[in-house]
Order: sequence, then structure tokens, then C-alpha cells
Amino acid sequence: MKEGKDETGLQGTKDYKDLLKKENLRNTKHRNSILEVIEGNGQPITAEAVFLKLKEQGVEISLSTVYRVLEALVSKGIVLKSILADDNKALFEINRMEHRHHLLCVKCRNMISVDGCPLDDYEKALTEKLGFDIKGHKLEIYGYCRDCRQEEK
Amino acid sequence: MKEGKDETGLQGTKDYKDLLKKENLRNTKHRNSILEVIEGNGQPITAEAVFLKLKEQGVEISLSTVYRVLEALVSKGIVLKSILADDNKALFEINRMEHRHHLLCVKCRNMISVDGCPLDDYEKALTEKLGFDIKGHKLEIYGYCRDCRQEEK
DNA sequence: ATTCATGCAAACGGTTTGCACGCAT
DNA sequence: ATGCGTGCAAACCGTTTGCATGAAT
Repeated sequence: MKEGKDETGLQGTKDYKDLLKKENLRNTKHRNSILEVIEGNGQPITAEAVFLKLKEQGVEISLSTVYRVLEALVSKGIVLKSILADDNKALFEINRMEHRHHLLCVKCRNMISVDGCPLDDYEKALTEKLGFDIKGHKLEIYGYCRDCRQEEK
Repeated sequence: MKEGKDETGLQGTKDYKDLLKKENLRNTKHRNSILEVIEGNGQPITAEAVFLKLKEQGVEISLSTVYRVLEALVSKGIVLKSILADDNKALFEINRMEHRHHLLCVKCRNMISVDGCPLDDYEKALTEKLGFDIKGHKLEIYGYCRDCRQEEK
């Protein structure tokens, strides 16, 4: 699988026309730019940061459009939204097919992505035990990253 | 309306004087009331809901005091704060010693608490692999509860 | 031609803060 | 007596929304 469309339709240099079309969203410059920024960004990013990155690139767009586009993408499941407890700005990231979690350093506030997930069995057990039909989860792990850990000592 | 304060069943005899003292927080009526509400509540609760519960009980308090007290308790680790992605109100719960997670029903928005945690081994592995010193985590599991699951079908 | 997307500015809502007073220590 | 705790109202700030214009289908 290379340049073809995969399940997500999310490809580096490719544009997002098909993806948007599939979700009944019109193919606009802004939506493409926003998807590019979000996908290109290694970690969850705020709406304002998206806005600023676009500005840097010379893309003129209003902040409210960023919000509206993000909301649309989230509602289609293309983008995931989350909020950390100690900072009430929302973070957005591409909904990659590989399941992924993040380690958040409480000091430098960097995020490290980790593929894979240890929760499958656990969820299965919960479903059986409680009759709860699990659709997903959000796992946020926090602590000190390798660098800040040194400094702490 | 009668109140059964001794029915928290969780702390029983102990009031919060010692706890507050230990953290260099003055022992005030409001702080005790708030701790009572939060601990008595089975699940995470918003600041406003705390405020309203207190009002019901005839406790006169201002919303900003509720926020300030909660903030103090969170900063001391007595209370945990979290924010769900689709609702930007903060939720507060007692930091119980037994590790506990919640299942959130995306339909009726009820929360079910589950004791225990499947992540210990996983975190140990991450620490070794990435040199990340893990201090804690937040796990939010969502889906349909037993009741809403029926209705979906 | 129609419908959806966007910009602008104003509104919104949960949360925070400045200030003066009250209460715990 | 001191300094933290509280009430009130206003400020704050991320986010949403109404309306008119512009672009995609």
C-alpha cells in the first residue's frame, strides 16, 4: 500500500479530497490546510496553534473557521478531541487507525506517542461483567520524561 | 429534608480537620461541607453541582468559593480533576486510595465506577522502554451502559 | 442556482481574579 | 494580631454563534 487510498485516506502529500467527499464535506483550501497541519503534527495540537501555524504558512483564515472545521472533522471521526485536566484548551489529533496513547510530561509538557494498547482484554472482561458495551477509551499517562526525570534528581 | 451525614460510609468517624490541617489548609465549614459532598457523591461531579447540592442543604456559599476550595484540594492531591472531551466542564472526585476508573455511558451520561486497574504491568514496561517516570494516569472508558444498550437494539 | 463554507464581531459559559471584609489560628 | 478564607462582581479566555458574503457543487 503506497499512494493508493487506504482505509483512512490519510496520506502525507496527498490531498484530502476523497476523504472529505466521502464524509459529505466540501473540498476547500482551508480544510485541506487544516488536515495537513493536524496530520503533520506529531502530537495533539490546540485550535489556536493550528491557526498560528497556518498564519506562518501565509494561509489567511479566521480562528472561528478553524474551530468550525475541527468540529466538523471531529463529528465525522476524522479527528479526535481531548482536554487535559489542568489546561482547559481542547487538543486535536488525527484519528489514526493504529491505536495510540500519549505520555505527558508534567514538567516540560511534551507528549510522547506510544503505539499499541493494553486494554483489550480488560475491556472484554468489563463488558462481560457489567454489560457495558464499550465503544472506546481515552488513556492519558503522566509523569516525567527521560530528560526532566534527570533534572528532578 | 433530613440529612444522613454519617451515611457516607467511607470515612465514618473521621472528619476532615486532620486532613486539612495536614495540608496546611484552615479548617472551615465550607471546606468540610465541600469535602462531604464530594466524598458522598458516588461519581465525579461539577463545581456547579457541588454548589447546588450545598444550596439544597441550606449551606450559603458562593460559587467562586467552591472553585477556590476545589482548586486547593486538587493542588493538595485530595481531590482529582478531569475534563471530558465533549463537555468542557471540569469534574471533581475524591482521590480514593483504591485505584478506580469510570465507565461513561455516551447516551445517558451516567458513570459507573470500577475498582482495580489493568495498567500496572503496562506502565512498568513503558518505564523501562522509554525512561519515562510514570506518576499516574487517567483512563476514561466510554460506550453504552446495560440499559441504553438495550434501547439501541 | 443552491447550498454549504467563511469572516467578522459579538455572545456565551465555565472559571478566575481584585478587592474589601470576615474568620481561623 | 495576623494572614488566610470568602463573597461579590467584574474580568477572563477558549469556544460558539448570527449574519452577511463568498465559494463549491
